[in-house]
Amino acid sequence: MARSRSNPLALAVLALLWERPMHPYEMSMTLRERGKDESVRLNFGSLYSVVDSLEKHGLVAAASTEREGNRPQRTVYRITDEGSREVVDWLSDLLRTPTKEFPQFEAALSFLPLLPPDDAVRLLRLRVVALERRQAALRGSLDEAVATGLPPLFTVESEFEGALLRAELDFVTDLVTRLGDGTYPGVDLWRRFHADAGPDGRIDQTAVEEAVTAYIQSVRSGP
Amino acid sequence: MARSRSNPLALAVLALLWERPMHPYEMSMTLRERGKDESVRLNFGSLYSVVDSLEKHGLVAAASTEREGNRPQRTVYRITDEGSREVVDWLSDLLRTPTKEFPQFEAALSFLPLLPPDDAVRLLRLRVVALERRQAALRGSLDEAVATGLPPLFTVESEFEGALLRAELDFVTDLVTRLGDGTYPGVDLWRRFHADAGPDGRIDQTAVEEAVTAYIQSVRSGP
DNA sequence: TGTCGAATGCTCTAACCAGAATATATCGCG
DNA sequence: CGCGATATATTCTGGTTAGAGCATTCGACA
Repeated sequence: MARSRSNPLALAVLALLWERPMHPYEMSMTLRERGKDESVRLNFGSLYSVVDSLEKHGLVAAASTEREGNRPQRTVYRITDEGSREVVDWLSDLLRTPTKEFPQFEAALSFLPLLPPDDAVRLLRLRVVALERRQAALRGSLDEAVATGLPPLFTVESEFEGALLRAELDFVTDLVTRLGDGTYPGVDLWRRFHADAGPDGRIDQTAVEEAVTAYIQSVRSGP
Repeated sequence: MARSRSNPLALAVLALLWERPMHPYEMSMTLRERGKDESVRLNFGSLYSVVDSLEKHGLVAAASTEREGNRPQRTVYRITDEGSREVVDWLSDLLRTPTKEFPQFEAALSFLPLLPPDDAVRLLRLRVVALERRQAALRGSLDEAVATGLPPLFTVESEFEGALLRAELDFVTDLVTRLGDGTYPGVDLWRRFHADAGPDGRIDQTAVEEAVTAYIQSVRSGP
């Protein structure tokens, strides 16, 4: 009986129906209008199945089916009492308890040493440029929202996105610098085992392991 | 024929097999040992199906099936040439191009005004405490890694996680303060429409819309 | 008046994936 | 030496989801 809470789109649906009854297509359009599709992954396929699942669990209910002109018939849903409780509960949980996320970039950094150091630096420099573009775009849309007079409270999530973006930009900028000038600890080692690679880029793994072990020895016995 | 690249676990598998042939269980253990399960979502069910899918697409191949003692038989995989190309390509893409992510907390912030302001502030304060705990834990495991002598290069992803964590902590701390003392623009409005709510917490949505519209008017005509 | 393309609204399907379930072996402990 | 706990290794299952596909209507334009 317990619903899974895995898809935040369900939260968005509940939050919208908490305001007033809607049919699914209207929900998607409202989310778009308010720019919430930037903070909640929205796609049509998921939307309809999420609504179905909420209905099955009694958190929303079909309020009416109507037909406007000769358009396809559509079902208007409303939130139930249980749904109202659930949305407050879920939202509270999300605010109170940080969730472990797995950003793609973090995964990529995990395997950074697989690439030759110079390639890695070149790619990260390109990332910096791309991040700066995104930052400009975000700032632009925030300014626009403020210009319409919408209180910033209703766009906090974008401010948050901006904060993360800035943090990433600072991090990558610093990383690129230190990888580039070799002051990041381990770059020498990294460079060495990629220099020993064959012409096809293949690396002798035994050599890598030995190099890492040697490094560790030297650090441990060091000062 | 083009593979989807949706699951970073496949990247991890390729990266491991790029080092040396392994069987799935060994992959999972290696990822754990190296702490990469903090940056790539790892679970057994997915692992086996991801490996199957990679095999189907010719990026990895069964190298042998062996049996040690009377343990269940296991299949050792190796990376193919196409797989080597794919891992470099995929990794390069991830480093170069920022991906749009949808953190749960961002979704939650999107619907913040649904909760009564005082509740929201209380919950966010609890989040600050939780974030500080996580920060301490992360710092601990980083110190530990350095203590073994492992070059920081091999744990960059955790440094990144730390940077994001710090950014979130700063953001939430600031947010809580400004929501608490009412200096965040829109809080007055928020407080007003929650004060008008019935005893069951139900809110008159028409009143909200009117209030927001009025606010917008006042801002636009204002200085 | 015919038609082209955009907008409206929903459905279908194949892949994906999380979590549970299964099965055996080994180890420590009284 | 028998018991449960832990480690090894994989398979199963069923819900979830992304993305494409379908069907209709309407406005614009020629």
